[in-house]
Amino acid sequence: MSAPTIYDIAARAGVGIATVSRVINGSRRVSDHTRKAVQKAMADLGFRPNHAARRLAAGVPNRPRVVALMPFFTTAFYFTVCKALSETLSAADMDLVLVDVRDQQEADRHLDRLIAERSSEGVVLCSMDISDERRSQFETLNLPIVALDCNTKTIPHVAVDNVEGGRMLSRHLSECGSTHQALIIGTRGAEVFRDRERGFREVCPAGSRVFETETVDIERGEEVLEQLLAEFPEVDGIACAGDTLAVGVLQGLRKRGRRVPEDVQVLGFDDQPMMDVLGISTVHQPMSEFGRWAAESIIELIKDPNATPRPSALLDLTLIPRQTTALPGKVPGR
Amino acid sequence: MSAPTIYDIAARAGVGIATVSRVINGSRRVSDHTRKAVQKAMADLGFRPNHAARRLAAGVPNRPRVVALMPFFTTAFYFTVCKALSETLSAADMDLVLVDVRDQQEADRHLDRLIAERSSEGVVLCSMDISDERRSQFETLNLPIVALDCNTKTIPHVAVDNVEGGRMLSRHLSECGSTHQALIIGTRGAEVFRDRERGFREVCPAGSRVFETETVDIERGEEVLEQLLAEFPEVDGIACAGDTLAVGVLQGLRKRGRRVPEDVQVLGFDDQPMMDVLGISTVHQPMSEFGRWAAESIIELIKDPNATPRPSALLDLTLIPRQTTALPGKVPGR
DNA sequence: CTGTTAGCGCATTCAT
DNA sequence: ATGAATGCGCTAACAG
Repeated sequence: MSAPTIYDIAARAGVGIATVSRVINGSRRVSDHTRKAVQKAMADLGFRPNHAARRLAAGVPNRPRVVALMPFFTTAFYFTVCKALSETLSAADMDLVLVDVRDQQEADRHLDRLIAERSSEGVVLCSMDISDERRSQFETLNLPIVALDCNTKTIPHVAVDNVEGGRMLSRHLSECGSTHQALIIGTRGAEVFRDRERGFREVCPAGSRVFETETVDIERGEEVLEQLLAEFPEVDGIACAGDTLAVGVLQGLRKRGRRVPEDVQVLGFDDQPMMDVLGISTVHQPMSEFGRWAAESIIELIKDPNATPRPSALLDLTLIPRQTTALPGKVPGR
Repeated sequence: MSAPTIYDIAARAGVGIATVSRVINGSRRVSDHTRKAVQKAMADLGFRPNHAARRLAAGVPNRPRVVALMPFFTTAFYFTVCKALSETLSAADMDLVLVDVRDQQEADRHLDRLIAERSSEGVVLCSMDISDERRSQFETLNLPIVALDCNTKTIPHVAVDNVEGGRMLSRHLSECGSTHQALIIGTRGAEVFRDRERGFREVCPAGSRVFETETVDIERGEEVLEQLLAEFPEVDGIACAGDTLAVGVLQGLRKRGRRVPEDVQVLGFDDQPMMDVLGISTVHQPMSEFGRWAAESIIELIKDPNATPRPSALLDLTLIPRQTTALPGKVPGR
């Protein structure tokens, strides 16, 4: 059986629908007695007013909603993205609906739902791509969609060149005198990591090694470090394809009495909040710009469904040297 | 004039509304010619399909939305809260819409809107209270509302005892041997800071000082430190009513060559992410529990509007000693 | 105080 | 391929 409506309530309470509507809306023009009766009927039937109907009948304006699918909890990277998204969207009087997505499967589930429900005016994909087939679903529905931190061919996006990012990692390490380099990446299931690995391999010294880890967090950083040190004891430069890993590596190194950057240099990726305070050298990603670009694009698309989407943007990555790497001459005795 | 409907489009394009509906939904049973005409009409009039009407007509189920009002960007405290909120809500198949709120005025604006639009099934207030009058608006609308990190009398909430938190700050500093204590708080406009100040003053040594800052960030921490050092040079223990301030203070202290904790001890509040890595002693707030409790409560209330809200919860604060404070005997020479 | 009625904007048969 | 009619669940006059 489907959800009860005010007609069901009215019938059960022996009143008219207007009365039901009145108690729902807290009108005081209802006798205490009938109010109780209606409330009881609602409780009995587990009544919940239909949102869409209320809005439609009340004639309230449509506040556009954009839903953002994001692997929200993996790293603080998304905190900054989120911030920019929210600010830009709210300035345009739109709502931000956050959907936490852990894997492709979950993403697809939500995408299906979004298409079926048509419950949003736009969607922002964070660090994930979609199939061409799905892309065309959005196309025919005229439902705007953009991506951030993802180099997809099918939808408007803002991204960085992660292959170049990988190169930057190794180059900086080399400039700092490292000759035995290691790279730690997250799952190769993610394109960003594959790209960074590729770039790294292109320019790294012979004999360099790459390590993969499924999850990206501080603990895993320490664990991978242990393995890395065992298999590759001569390492003198560790690049991490994520700041969180770098933090773990740094901690592990210090526990083992290895000096940073004298014995081993450490380099992160993202430039998440607090990395400056921690003094971790890293490759800065334009997180706020990601969020802002995506929000602005989707806003334009929503406001004018026939507008041509702004061309995809490729933003710059910047290497930020701090205390965990040392350019020649910067550290005494090196 | 109000927003154009499919009737307007139909009239302008010289077709029936069914046809308009077809092109909106990407049906292929429309001739190319009429499709173009309709699309042009839509573009000309800036047509945007009405959400509520689509859902109502399509009979899609009501996916409950809960909107969270939060001072989202002030600190990473809210990132963790957000995480828990989102996880719990999504497990219950509800959407989380995030609304960034900077001040009371903005909060009221959104609250008014929420009430007028009835656009959500529940609302979560983060670190903010509402007037009794407004509370009764929610009451009569039967719109569930809960609060987190706020000790309000009028709505179900989860919170901590910030007065006790303030005491913990001073007590720990005292235990660590500090006799000239300072407290840095955010704006007294926020109750949490007033409470922490009150607790601190209750137990702090005579001659202790309290400093207020409007905004809470790292830079401000450094700035306030400067002022503090100038006015209160004999200080040997600085408590901050927020980790972010503590980070700034710590940086400032190190720049000035003051040793921590030997010369001056530093204590934060919140236990935000990365504080463990930074080794900052702090008072741990149960951020995830805040989020989970609020989400679970609101879910219950939404699922059964006639349920009695779960009783408000007062969670424990925990002092976490790390490297910026030192219990007697923990630091050589102290 | 309460019931009747007429839309809200759109998707959807059912005709044509 | 396209149009007319019906109803989604509810609110808001308008009567009584």
